[in-house]
Amino acid sequence: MVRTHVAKVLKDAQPGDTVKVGGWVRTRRDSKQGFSFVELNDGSCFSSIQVVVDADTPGYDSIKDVTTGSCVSINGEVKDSPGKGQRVELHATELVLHGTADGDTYPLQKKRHSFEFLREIAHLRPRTNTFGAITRVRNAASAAVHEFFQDRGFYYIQTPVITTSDCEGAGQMFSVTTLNLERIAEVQTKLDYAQDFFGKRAALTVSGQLEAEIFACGTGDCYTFGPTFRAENSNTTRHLAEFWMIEPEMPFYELTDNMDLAEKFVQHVINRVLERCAEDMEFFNLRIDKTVLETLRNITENEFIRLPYTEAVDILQKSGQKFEYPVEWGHDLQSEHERFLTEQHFKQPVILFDYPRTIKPFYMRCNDDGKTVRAMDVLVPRIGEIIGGSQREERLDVLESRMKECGLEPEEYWWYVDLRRYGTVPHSGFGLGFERLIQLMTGMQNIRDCIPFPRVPKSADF
RNA sequence: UCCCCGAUAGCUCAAUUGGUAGAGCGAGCGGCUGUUAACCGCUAGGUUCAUGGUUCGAGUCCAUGUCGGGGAGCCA
Repeated sequence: MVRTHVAKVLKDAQPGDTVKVGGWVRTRRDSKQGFSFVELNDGSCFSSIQVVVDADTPGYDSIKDVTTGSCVSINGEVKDSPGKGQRVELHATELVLHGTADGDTYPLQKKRHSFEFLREIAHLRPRTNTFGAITRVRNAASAAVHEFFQDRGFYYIQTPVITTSDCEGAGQMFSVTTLNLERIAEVQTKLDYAQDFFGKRAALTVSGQLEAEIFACGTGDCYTFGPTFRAENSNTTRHLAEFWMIEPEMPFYELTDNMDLAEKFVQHVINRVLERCAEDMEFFNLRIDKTVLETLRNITENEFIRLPYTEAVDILQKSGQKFEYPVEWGHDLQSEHERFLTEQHFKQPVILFDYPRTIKPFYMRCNDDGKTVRAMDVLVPRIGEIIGGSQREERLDVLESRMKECGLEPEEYWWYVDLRRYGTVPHSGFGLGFERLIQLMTGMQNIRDCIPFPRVPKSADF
């Protein structure tokens, strides 16, 4: 008999149904009247199921070892629960103890643990309320991402994880090599990448954008959703060395179309998660961040503010706020400035656009004013920048001169330049950090708790 | 990488101007109970992050390192 997910039992099962469930014990409470309550969680939903095991039930002889963290499966009959706190409960007809968890050494206790501690036992943290809920939110959000784009006829493009293009200066890259570095270090001072696996220097991707543009300019609307790597020495609650990024790329989209899509996209994913993870979201709102549901409703029910960079500078300069860093046209906005705009001034998501060309990469489309480019950043309360995007420069001559201005050789990006040489098209796209979206939706403070296996400087355990 | 803070029992934290290292929770045992973060009693549990220094004496003061947290920069 195949086990039934606890989620299904709690939702659909009727008194009299016989089912088999399996999972990990959260707590056990014994009654001297000859039976025990076993709180069983299988990760299929936030709630555990209460199992009543009578002393004469086959398997009851092992009840002493049915401790927090142990794994059991139970055959039983669904009954209305006379106690408070659950609609139905399961009365066991057979209990099988698959794996014990010695209470002296099992690290998870029936109490709150700090997230710092749980990070040290990342192999066990999926068994906690919080990480079970995060897992389900991440899953529902992933599905919603694909849903959103598939419904609009976008193609899911798998861009390469290993790349040899020294891409766009989006950050330090992790090298990929098969050279025997320890051996080489003994005999020579320089590496000869011609001898390496790919015959040239290779690295993990920092972005799938340029490759996505290839498909946008060939088969049309597309998106990527995959891991991205940045070897930056960033030690913050919003950065990971390995994170998942969603990057749509669309031909015939101008910057305003790009903004429309970004706004609808964020709202769609949030709405789906609110629908499908209602119980988990209640938990986050109760235990993690008491404002998270309100924040999310604010995002889904209001249009995002659209504000040119130049006007943002004006607002900030006239705000009367004391900022640690001065606001000056031509400089990128600091975190404190972005947070002021989205958290205090507008109190809702803000899309900033038309940034100075000097602070943005080569591929962004130049405006006629000669000073700004068609870039956009989506800022949300608490997290700050969650999306960065732009209309891409589609004019061959402008792109080439911009590349030189940025110190890049157009020849090295010959295939990217070719897209403008042959059948060029106005197009746009953006990148969204998936973990930052998870952070926004769950209210979790630290992005390291929003990915199953976080990689940050000095830490890649598990 | 820079600034600030921290590291003491399995976990979360105390420990007075430097003077015998404690509590709550958890665990084990017992009691009670259709219980549900149960409750009551007892018991066990420590190289105070590492190395060096100051001192009669260091958890406490100093130096360096490691790791962790918060903030900044870089960005998504």
